[in-house]
Amino acid sequence: MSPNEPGGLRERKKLATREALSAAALRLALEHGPENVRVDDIAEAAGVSPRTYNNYFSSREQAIVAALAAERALRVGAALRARPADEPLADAVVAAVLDLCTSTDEPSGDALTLITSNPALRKAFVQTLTEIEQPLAAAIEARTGTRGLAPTVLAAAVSAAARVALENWVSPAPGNPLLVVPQGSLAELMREALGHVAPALDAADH
Amino acid sequence: MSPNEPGGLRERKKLATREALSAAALRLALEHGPENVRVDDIAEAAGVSPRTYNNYFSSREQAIVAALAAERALRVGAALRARPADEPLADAVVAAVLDLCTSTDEPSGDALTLITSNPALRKAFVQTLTEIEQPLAAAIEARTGTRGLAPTVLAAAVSAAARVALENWVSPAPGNPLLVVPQGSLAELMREALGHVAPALDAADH
DNA sequence: ACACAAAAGTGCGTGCACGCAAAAATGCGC
DNA sequence: GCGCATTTTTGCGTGCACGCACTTTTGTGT
Repeated sequence: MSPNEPGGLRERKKLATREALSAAALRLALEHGPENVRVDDIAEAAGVSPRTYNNYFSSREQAIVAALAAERALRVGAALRARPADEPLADAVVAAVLDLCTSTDEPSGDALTLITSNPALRKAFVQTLTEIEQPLAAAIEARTGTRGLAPTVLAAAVSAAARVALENWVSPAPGNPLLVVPQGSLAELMREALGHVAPALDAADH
Repeated sequence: MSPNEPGGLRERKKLATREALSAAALRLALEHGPENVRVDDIAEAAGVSPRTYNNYFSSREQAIVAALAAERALRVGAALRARPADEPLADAVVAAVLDLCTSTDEPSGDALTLITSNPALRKAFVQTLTEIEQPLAAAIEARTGTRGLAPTVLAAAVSAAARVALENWVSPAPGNPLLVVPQGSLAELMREALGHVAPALDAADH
C-alpha cells in the first residue's frame, strides 16, 4: 500500500527513467550542441515517448541541467549535516555552500563549460539554486530550533546571495563595468556574497 | 540620432502599445477568466498582430500581471528615494517595501483577487518581485556609497525575503501546518520576513 | 495464480514562444 | 517635400509544453 517509499520498486523505476532522460539530454547536448537537440531525440535516446519526457521535465534546459542539479542539491544537505553542531550557523552554511563550488568544478568540466556558454542553460542552471532553499531551510530549522518564517527567509537569502555570485561569475558585467573584477575564483565570489548575508544568520543563531 | 530618450516619439508609441497590451490582457482576464483568454484575443484587443504581442511579453501571465508589476517597480524606487537620507538603511528599505503592500491593496482589488486565485498568475506575480532588485540595488548603492557585490546581494536578499512573505501569504501551508498562521495582514508577514534580513542591511550601513 | 486498484506511459490536439526574413512605419538630414 | 537608415511590425514555420483520455504496467490482497 506504500510503494512510495524509496524502497519501492516503482519508485526506483521512476527514478531510473528520470536519470536516463537527464543523462541522455546531457549527452546529446554535449555531442550535437544544445540547440541541435530536440525533445524527441532525448525521449528516443532514453527509450520513452516524447510525452513521457514532459512528465519529468518541463523544459529542455531543465532536463540537460538536471543531472548536475540533483547532485548539488544532495551535496548541500549532506555538507550542512556534516558540519559540527556547535559551529556558528553562518560558518556552517558558508562552508556547505562553498563545498558546492569547490567540488562541482571537477566531476564533468566539459558539461560545465557547455552550460555556462549557453544563455538558456545558464538561466536554467542558476534557477537550480532555488532548489537548495528547501534543504537549507530544513537544516537551519534543525540547527536553530526556530520555526516559522525565519528559516525559510534565511535560506532564501542565502540562495539569493549564491545566485548573485554565480551570475557575476558567468557574466562579469552585463552593462556596467563592475569595479571588482570577478576574474577570481567562483569560491571567492561566493564567499564574499555570503559574507554580506552572514549577519542575518548570526542574528538568528541564538 | 537619439529617439531612445523618453522624449522621443518612437519611445512613447512603444510604451503605448505595451500598455495597451497589458491593459487588454488584464481586462480580458477579468471578463472571461484567465484560462479563457488566448494570446490572439489580447493582440486583437490591443490592435496589433499576435506576433507583436510576443515582442513585448514572453508569456500570457506576464502580460496580465505587467500593469500591476510596472506600477510597483516604480513605487519602490520612489518610496526609497523619499526616505530621509539619515535614516538607517534597514528602516528605509523596510518602509519602502512595506509601502508596496499597503498601497497596492487598493487600486484594483478585483485584479488582485484574480491574480492570487490563479496558480499561474500567482507565479508570475511573485516572479515580479525579482524586478525590484535592480532599483533596490541602485538605491542601496547610492545610500551606502558601497560598490561591488554588496548592494546587489543585499537587494537580492531583501527581494527573496519579500518573496517568501508573499508566498506564505497567498498559500499559507503548502504541505506543512506552519505554526505561525499567516492570516495576519501581508504587511505583518512582510515586516517579519524583512526583519530577519535586516541585520545584514545594518552591517552594510556604515 | 488471479483479479483489481493505482500509477506510469502514451497519443493526440491545442495554444504558445520565438527565430527569421520581408514589409511597413518612423525620424533625420537635405 | 524627399529619400535613406533605423526601428518596429508582421507572417510564417518550427519546436515545445501540457491537458485529456486511454493503454500498459506494477504492486497488492485474496
